[in-house]
Amino acid sequence: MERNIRIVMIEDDEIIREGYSLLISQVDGYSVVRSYSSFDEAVKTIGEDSPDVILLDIELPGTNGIAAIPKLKKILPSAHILILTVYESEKQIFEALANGASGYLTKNTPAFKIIESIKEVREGGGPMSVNIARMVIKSFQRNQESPLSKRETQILEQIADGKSRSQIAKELFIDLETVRSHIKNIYLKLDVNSRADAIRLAKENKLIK
Amino acid sequence: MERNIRIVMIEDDEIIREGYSLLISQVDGYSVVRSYSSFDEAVKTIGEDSPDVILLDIELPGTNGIAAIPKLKKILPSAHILILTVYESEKQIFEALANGASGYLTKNTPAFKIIESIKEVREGGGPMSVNIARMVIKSFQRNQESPLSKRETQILEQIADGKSRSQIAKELFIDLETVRSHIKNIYLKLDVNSRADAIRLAKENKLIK
DNA sequence: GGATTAATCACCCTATTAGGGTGACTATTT
DNA sequence: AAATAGTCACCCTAATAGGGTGATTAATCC
Repeated sequence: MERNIRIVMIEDDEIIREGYSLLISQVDGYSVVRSYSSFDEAVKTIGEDSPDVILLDIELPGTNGIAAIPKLKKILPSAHILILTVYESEKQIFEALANGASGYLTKNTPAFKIIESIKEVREGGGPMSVNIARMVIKSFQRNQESPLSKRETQILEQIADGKSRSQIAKELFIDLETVRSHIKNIYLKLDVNSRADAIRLAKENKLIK
Repeated sequence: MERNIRIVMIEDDEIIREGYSLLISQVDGYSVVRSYSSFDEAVKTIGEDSPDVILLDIELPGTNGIAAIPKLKKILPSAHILILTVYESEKQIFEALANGASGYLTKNTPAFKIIESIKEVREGGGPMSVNIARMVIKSFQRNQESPLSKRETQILEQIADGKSRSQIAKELFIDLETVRSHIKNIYLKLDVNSRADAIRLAKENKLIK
């Protein structure tokens, strides 16, 4: 017989904590082995809990959930961290994922979906709430109405890769002066006068990756 | 009464095309108004079909699905494009999303999931197959075992933003020489000797965003 | 068919920059 | 005691970035 999936919750709202714990533990194959009201409390003993999946809230007293992710990963490298939160700010989502979260669920997620997500994450999936998935996909999309031509976009991308004019010239088999000319036009169109400003503006407006 | 969701399929395999069309059309509220075996064929009349959602294959004769996305978006800016393919290469996924796809499903997706995804995409979601979601999330995650210190990572990120040493020094309230010293150490650790190489290597190994 | 845009190249200029070398001091962590 | 992180100092020179002000060709647009 397979052993139960061990789950630990870190969530400061007692009602939510108890509610989800109860619901999850009722499902065959899933046990909430322990729950904590903060990361600072969890850090002491979570190692002994040896969880497979950690359900983590973001808005926590003391160390917040995002900062907690890398620390948890250090203690339990193989545990999957599932964010379970009401927050939907883009910045927080991407920070959480960058820090090593394996999924991101918002709190309106019904219990059965959470169970499904725990299963999914253990099987190598990356569960996300629909609204989160939309933001994640949007973050990949480039602006369709760029003021820059293809060549200009290409050159600006190389600049963002830290390449010098002469390097770019070599790689594109064009003259150094042509590269300069393109860069001047890029600066004109973006109304900037330095590499740093051009890159910042282009990234803000998703003109380049 | 609400009108049906209008769906167009572009898919070269006739069996799959007919199969999905039939299945989807049986569901209340969903009509496959037309299907094409290639983009080059679709481009002539798809404007008249006024689809809400386009189910798009990647491996197509002639113009491939990825290249087709921006062209479709131009003809039908408000249509949602859902990729439906067997391909799972990272490069293709990210290119498809960057080009404007609203979701990415692999072909082992059961019919009811496809229906669900069509609904989801119309409601502003970003449906993805579990394996795709995993790759997308993984793409955000940074390397936990970077050889670089926090300060070095921070400075390398600024270099990747196109900033000069003196700009970085100002922003971090440290001396220009200190910035130089950090950069030298970064180059030493990464075994490179230029900004471009450092950025490339750091991005390849996900040391920076 | 005249105008705009894209892409290419040319030559003027100067302050700043990047990268290499070598070394030192302090604080923290191991 | 040794290694790492973070700070600063001064040597050096070739290359770089950014500002002007042009031109030519081809394609695309109305």
